[in-house]
Amino acid sequence: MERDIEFVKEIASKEKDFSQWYVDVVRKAELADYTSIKGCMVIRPYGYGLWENMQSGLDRRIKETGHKNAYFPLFIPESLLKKEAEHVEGFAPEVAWVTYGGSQKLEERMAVRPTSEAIICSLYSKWVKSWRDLPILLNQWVNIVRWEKVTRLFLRTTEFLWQEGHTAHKTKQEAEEETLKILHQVYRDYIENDLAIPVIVGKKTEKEKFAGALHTYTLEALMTDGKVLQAGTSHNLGQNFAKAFNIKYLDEDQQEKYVWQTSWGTTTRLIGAIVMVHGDERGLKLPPKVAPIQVIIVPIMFDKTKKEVLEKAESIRTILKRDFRVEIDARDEYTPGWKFNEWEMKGVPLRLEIGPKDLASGQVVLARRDSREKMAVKEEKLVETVKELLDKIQVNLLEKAKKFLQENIREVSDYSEFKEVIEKKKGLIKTHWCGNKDCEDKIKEETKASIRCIPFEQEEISGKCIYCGNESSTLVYFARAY
RNA sequence: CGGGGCGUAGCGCAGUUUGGUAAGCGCGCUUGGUUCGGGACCAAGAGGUCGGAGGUUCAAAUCCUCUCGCCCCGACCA
Repeated sequence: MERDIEFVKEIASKEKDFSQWYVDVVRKAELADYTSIKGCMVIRPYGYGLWENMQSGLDRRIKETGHKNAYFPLFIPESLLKKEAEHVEGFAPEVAWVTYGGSQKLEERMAVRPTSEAIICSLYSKWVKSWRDLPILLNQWVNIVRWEKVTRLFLRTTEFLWQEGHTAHKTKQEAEEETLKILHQVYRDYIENDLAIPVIVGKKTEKEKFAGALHTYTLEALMTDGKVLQAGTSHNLGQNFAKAFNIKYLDEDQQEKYVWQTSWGTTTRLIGAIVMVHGDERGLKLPPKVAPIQVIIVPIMFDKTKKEVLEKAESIRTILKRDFRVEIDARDEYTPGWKFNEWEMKGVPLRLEIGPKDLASGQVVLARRDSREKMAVKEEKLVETVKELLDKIQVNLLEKAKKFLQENIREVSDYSEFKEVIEKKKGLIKTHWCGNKDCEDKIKEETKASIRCIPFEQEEISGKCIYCGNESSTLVYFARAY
């Protein structure tokens, strides 16, 4: 079992070259591949299966909290996009424009949606007349185009998939509650429980907030290379868009009022997070709840016993299929050892080995991807054991990631120490910030670390700004980010 | 978009300095056979015009120009 280190030669060392390791894992595990279109990747069946499972967990939560799915146009006329000034400004550099329809030049060019606030707001203004029309709670699963200069598989591509929720409410209070509900009840619950990724939640600074929002809440996840990835955002749009798009209703008190809005999104980027949070030298480790294959059955096929073993494998599959996503790898051309490595690289949580010896003793062998532990299990206990193990793996992945996160949050109060920690240890730094954008900018400039969020849990202690030394009552997390 | 690196068979690479029977290696792939409890072995095969375009030359993977893409580091973002 120790000599299998050599297998890893197919993927770069995670320790030595994290970026290359990431690309290797994504490609060798067949999650995605490059295409001949600049900045655009293809999500392969295995990766898309993962995305579908991720979608279903999140979609369920979105619906449970009262939202419905809809679909809005891909194209957004320039005039609409321009209505909210801060919003356009924020997205202008990365908008792809359609200027021709067939051979005819368009009167007005159209943006390929970089996000859908503009188009959706234009419709909300039609739909909302009375306080009885509110709230509007919609979500859509769509593709998005942002003309990025630098791309990385899943983390930043020209086209990507996401869900974006857009809601309109009567009161400021209600919109704020919605924003927080999405953050905690939907996103945090989903990311921690389904993806096994612990997050730090909080508010973005003015500098980092969404273009056009009142304020933005965020979920930040720590990757195992010490960099932080924004896992999702939930924006309180206030009345900025309502005013720009004229979304008004007649309230019970006979007054015409602007609605209060929110928007929120998560993307296929989360797939990258799963890779970078759970993966190891041997490849992917998928959380059981979203793994396209939860149990892979590898029959050990000796000539004389092949038939019986395959039959048994098939009957086991039939039993497990009722509760789990399970497949058999009965390919003749690969040896069991090859398959073990292959499926481990692809992150399948549990492997079930069945050979003549097992047949004779009425058992199978189960091997965990997370701990690489192997155990024999009696057939009659199989279903409950598999269930138990998958649950354990799910928990274990989260616990491990939590531990890593905790170990990599450091409280620092001295700027030179700050610089050293960011440079050498990476991870998150918890410290005080005076609230001044100049300090924020300078720190970013000098250390490449940005304020990831202002956590909700503000301790009662005051301190001094890490940069300027002025009194501060705001605790923040700094980190280098993807 | 700035700095650096790289594009030769599906993947990983050699060949480029010194243009000329070097289109070559390993893995993978195909066929047949033996195998199968942690990346099996034997035999026989298929496959590239050297990222693309243009140029220099008797002759270009090799020299020149332009161009496209990818990776890394920065600025921007989910």
